Amino acid sequence: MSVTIKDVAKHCKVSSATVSRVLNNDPRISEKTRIKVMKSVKELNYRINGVARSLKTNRTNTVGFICPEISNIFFMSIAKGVEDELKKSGYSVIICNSNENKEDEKERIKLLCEKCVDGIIIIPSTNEGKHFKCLNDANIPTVLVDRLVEDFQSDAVLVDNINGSYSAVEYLINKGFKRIGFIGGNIMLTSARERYEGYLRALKDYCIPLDESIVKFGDFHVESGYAIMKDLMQQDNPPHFVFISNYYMHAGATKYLIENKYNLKSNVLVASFDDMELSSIFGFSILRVRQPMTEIGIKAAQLLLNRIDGNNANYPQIIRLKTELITER
Amino acid sequence: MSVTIKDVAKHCKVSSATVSRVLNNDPRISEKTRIKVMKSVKELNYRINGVARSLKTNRTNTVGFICPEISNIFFMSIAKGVEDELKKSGYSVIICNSNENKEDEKERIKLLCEKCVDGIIIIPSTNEGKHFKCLNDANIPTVLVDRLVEDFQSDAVLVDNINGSYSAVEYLINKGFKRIGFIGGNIMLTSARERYEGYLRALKDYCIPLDESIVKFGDFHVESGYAIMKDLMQQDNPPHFVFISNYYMHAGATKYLIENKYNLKSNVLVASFDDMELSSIFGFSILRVRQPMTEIGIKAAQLLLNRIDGNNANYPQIIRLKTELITER
DNA sequence: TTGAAAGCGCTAACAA
DNA sequence: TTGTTAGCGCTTTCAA
Repeated sequence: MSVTIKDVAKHCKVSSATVSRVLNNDPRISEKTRIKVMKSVKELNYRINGVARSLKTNRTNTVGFICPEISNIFFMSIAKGVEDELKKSGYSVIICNSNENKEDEKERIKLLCEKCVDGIIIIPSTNEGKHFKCLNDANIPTVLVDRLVEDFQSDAVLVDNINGSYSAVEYLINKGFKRIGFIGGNIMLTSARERYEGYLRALKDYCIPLDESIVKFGDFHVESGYAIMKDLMQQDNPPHFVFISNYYMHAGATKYLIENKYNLKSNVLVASFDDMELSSIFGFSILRVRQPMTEIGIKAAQLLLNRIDGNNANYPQIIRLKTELITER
Repeated sequence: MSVTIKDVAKHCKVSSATVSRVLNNDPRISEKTRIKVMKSVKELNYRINGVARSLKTNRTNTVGFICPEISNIFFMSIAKGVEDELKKSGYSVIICNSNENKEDEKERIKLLCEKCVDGIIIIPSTNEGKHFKCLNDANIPTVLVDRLVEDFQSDAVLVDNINGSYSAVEYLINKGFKRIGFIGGNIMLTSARERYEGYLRALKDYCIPLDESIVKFGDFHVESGYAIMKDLMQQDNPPHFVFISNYYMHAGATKYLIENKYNLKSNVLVASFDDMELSSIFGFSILRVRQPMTEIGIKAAQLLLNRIDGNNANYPQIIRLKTELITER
């Protein structure tokens, strides 16, 4: 069928071990042999069979990346960082969609185990982590990203959500806003919880009482942002300022406001977590908390590579990246 | 190290062949044995080693997906369809970023070949396809998506770009707009070229002379859309209507208009190719040409699976999916 | 219905 | 510096 190392060996009259050594840049091989072998490799159009190599070496140079949703620009910006960083070390990444549900997540993990990936990066879809434990049993290094889970300890790369929303809310307070509404994500997720926590702390530190009527939680999706903003605006005494916990809810909330002819420069003001490529284009939030998404992916990849290489210092290690405040104009 | 099929065999006192048969649902195995084996599998917490299996079967159940950019919502919406469809058949997908450049693309192809993927889906980064030919040599089924290339024939899934922009421009003409500007993508890409072609045909069919001063080409990116819209608007006689060739250029163009206080409901009107989740939220285009992105991915996956299964009918097969006209309100 | 054994293509220990 | 050879974990042919 296809050309094997043996064919190459025969072709240039050396042993297959020698060919293998040349292919793997083994230093103790003569220049003459190397050239001869490479010539045959070219002539026969030989390609390494990575599967056979993996079976022998117990390394696949492949990493799994599981996220709740593939067509989500936030997750994919992280994935981009991961891919970029891993490819430098010759790794490729299998991307899996957990569909925001635990069962799928479980299945994908099983699949990746069978594929013998060298490591896994997961953006968990829920706050449960029991089903991650098999990764420990299988000895597959794992890095959690964006969120932590219960019942499972591991390396993780997160952002400083608390101080992210704290600093945003603080900024707003200093601008003179006192009554700031809050649209949160699913409070089961650590990221959502932490962003709320930052909001609370800022209010507290500035002695602003919490008005629970203008604090609502949803699920990080467009529809949810829309519904909650509607809910808020239809109250007797709607807030004039709202802090929204992520990009998609921000979009949904904005949709509601535009549809209902609110003036987004005076009538209702909005700030949000996340700053995407398109956030600035539709200048409807005066303030955004930027997460370094690619950076998150890069850090996760680096941490994982480290573990794959057997460096087990400081396990479990949690990296918290700082957010950045983006103000409009 | 880890549990192998032999361990299981020993544990329940059968041969490894029998264990293998059970794991592969071979029918000619007694119920009694099956149960016994599965019990051992559970007890030993055995997991199939996919690498060894792949070496033997010459199938990896893995497909490569190469696209110009990972953090691009259009490409990733296609990837989502691909992943979804492939996972039904037990495949997983390695996602690669070609970084919109031919060299990276070439490298990724080489990598995927070495990984022995069963097939590859590519959204080409340029109009060149010479470097795809090795896929034929390696006997790896390939499906092109979104764009065709020169010097390489293969199955492909595209949308009907010509009629997509034709029908949009026609709609506008029927609405009474005569002087319609055009912002195009890189004309080397078939998708960009076809969208321009549709524009031209519509003008021609309605006897509207082409005004080249309001036709500009860029590269499908935000910045490009911004720059071109600026260029158009700074002309002596700027168009009152502009048709834009994709989502990102549309976003960039809108950015320019908003920054410069154009009224997007009366002053300058805009229509565009692509209709994304967020397109409707910022209601600044009165008309959009929706591509069925997930569908594209699904079709590409189906076509590929077909080829992987050895069905070589109608090669090369080109599937053109229809677009849909979305009007605002 | 089950088992024995060969071998997929590669790497690496050992020998020369 | 190079060759011989065992074996990674699985599937599958052939035999029983």
